[in-house]
Amino acid sequence: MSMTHTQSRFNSTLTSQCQNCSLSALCLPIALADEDINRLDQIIERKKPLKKGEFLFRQGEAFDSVYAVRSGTLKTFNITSVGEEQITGFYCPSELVGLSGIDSNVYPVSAKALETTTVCEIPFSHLEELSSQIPSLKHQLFKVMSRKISDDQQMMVLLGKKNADEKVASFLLNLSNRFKKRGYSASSFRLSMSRGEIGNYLGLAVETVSRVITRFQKNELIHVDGKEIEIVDFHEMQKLVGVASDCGKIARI
Amino acid sequence: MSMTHTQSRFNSTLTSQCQNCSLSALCLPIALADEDINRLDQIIERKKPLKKGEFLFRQGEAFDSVYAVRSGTLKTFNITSVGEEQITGFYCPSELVGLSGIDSNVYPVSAKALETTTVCEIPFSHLEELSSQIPSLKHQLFKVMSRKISDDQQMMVLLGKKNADEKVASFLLNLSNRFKKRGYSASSFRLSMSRGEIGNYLGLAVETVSRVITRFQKNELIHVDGKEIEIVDFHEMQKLVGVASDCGKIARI
DNA sequence: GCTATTTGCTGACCCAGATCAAGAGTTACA
DNA sequence: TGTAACTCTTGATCTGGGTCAGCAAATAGC
Repeated sequence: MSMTHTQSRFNSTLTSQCQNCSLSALCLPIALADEDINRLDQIIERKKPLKKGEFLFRQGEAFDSVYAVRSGTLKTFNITSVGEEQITGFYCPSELVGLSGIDSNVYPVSAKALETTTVCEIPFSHLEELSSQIPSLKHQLFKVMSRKISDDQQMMVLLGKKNADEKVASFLLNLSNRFKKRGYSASSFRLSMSRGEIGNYLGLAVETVSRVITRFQKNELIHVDGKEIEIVDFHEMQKLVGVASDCGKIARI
Repeated sequence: MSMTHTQSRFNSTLTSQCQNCSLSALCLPIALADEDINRLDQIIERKKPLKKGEFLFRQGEAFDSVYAVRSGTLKTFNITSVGEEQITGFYCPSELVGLSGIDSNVYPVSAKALETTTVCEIPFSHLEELSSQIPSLKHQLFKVMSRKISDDQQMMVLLGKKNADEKVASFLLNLSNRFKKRGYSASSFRLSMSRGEIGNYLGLAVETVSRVITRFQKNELIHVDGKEIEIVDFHEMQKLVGVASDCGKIARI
């Protein structure tokens, strides 16, 4: 905002600070006092950008950090016993990746960039230590993990009970919400993942994803141009997902 | 173990302590020093048993506690917009229920007893406070939540990618492991949930669950008598689930 | 620029598992 | 102790979405 020239000169991508990060209102610094943000800032390492297809970490590697996405998108996935990829999540800016490694001290999934992506590395031992000193940081961490648990459970419901239309509609509305939260358009956005990756994530064949998207377009629920998506009829999409009538609960994946 | 008469007189179900709890080695007290267990013990309330079908908490209620199961089994579930139940998890002794409420301060699921069940109530604000003072408790909490995240992600893989045989086999082996960890037989146990609940959880129709179980029995993988299950051929069951790294997909027996 | 490879779309066909139906046990409670 | 209400099983049938195949369009590599 009101940086001196000296500060701004130092704030290259790699040295930028949480205070100046447009994501701080969504990321871990939420609800932290200025001095606390500073302390958090000091344990964070800004990494150089990952190019599309590069790994952030690999399944089985020793866990030592969680990562906040700054720009771009990541996917996490397992390799099944049959050798095929199973995507377990997509991560957008401000979201935390790697939390599932805390328990076993090993990343149980791999994380790979879907496009050019920058992340902040947060060494977990430092974060844990700092969280003892800053209760609101600890609380924030518990909240982030709790949120991940309830989101994943919603995803389980989706995978277990919903049909192809509902799955794809949920997926698109979920992305829409995530874009909106970060101040981008909720109705127009670009998919950074391929149809194949969407299908893999949703438990559908590529062809099904393709057919459903085409049909949504034909029925004027959405407008599609390659990876560009515009949600035209939010109301109908939400009905498809089965949003509860009364309360304004938004479909979460 | 070596309690005085006075102590034992006070240690009814409702007043028993973490120190004397056979589950302490699996539950939160793991890796806590004796004096720390005492402090944890003081914030925990033992509740009177829930009868089968009673709620521990309901979706939408204010979140204030997590619960450790002491005996019996719970299920957690959502009610979908269509009004049907969607089970998101089963909870056995030593497991923690309610963690998904931390984020929103509201339980996003309901929890109901599948049989007579006793729990320890752990008011979360106290737990959080105590965790600031006892680093190993905080670490344990992070681990439990992280574990839940990776377990749920495994469940997502199961729901999205596996067929009926693989789902049922995974489910049975998963239960088996949980019994084993608590010192019970890994091969013989009693299902506290109905076929319908298993199907609901696994994204299968009741009829399919029933048929798969019958077929497993016919092929001498398991022996079934109502809710009593005996796993006869662990090796074949594990092959079915896909633990084997090398060999390809197992043909249906 | 030109080929090679990946990504997306669509049609034809098939099958795993859902749904429907019906009977036999089991459990609950009045 | 009887009966209503679940729960489980099994068979018959149907169908959503998977698989296979072929082609078009977009990207990457040379």
